[in-house]
Amino acid sequence: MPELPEVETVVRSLAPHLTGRTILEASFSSKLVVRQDFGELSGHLRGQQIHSVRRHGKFILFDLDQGSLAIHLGMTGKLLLDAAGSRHARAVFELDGGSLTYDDPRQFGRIEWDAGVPVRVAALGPDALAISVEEFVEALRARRGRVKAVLLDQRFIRGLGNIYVDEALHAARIHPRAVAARIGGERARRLHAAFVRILRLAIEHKGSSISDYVDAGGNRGSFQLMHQVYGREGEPCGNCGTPVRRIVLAQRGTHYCPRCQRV
DNA sequence: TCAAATGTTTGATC
DNA sequence: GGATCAAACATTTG
Repeated sequence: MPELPEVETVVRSLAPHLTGRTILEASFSSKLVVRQDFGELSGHLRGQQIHSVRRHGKFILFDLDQGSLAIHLGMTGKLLLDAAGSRHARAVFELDGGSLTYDDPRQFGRIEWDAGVPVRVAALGPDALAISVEEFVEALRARRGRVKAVLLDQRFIRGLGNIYVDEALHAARIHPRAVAARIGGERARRLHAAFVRILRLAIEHKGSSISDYVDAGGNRGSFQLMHQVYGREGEPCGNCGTPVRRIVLAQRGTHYCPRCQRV
């Protein structure tokens, strides 16, 4: 479920309920989602107060008395407050006032506690909503790969995913197969402006609910209704009416307008 | 039955 | 050695 706007929405829906709460008990049931020893992890978390809940790229970070808990939602992860019956609960946190359930059918998500900053978290590039135009243009110039793959690389910038990369490239009228380094300064600036605008707009609409994405309260987002190309293969481009094309690039379904977006 | 799905890691190959 | 690309992970849905 998760790209920057969805994770941001989850954090915003979670924070008022979790800040200041104490973890009474934590239980786990997936060795794919939780790679640490279940008993040890429960021991680390028991009695810890949650000081803050933050988004870091697509990660959700709980700052605790000691260290931090990093949660990545993968493709289908959901964090639910006081969930009645969730079909694929992989972790449950009992708090002093409510419970938090991590539900994830595909188990691509991860939950990890670290005394400092989790390694996976530390390796990420600047946040897509924080990187300056100059820094972005400069960094893009140094990449030989296709712009779609580069934007998806979380070490390059963190937060963008398949939906918002396709939408941003369409808005900036850049072909997803274009080589990053060969995108000129003007078009690179246009691309930066496009993803910043789209990410902010998507946050306002509480993210895109493509299949089953919901925030911590079980609410769906509505930005999927505003998608111009993602999931719209064969439908007319909003700019020129040409049917939107779908190809596979960087091993992801990639949607673009063959007329508006040129290499 | 087959294809595809909001993502990342790992290993091979340049 | 760094960068880039394909395969793998597990499950559901159309």
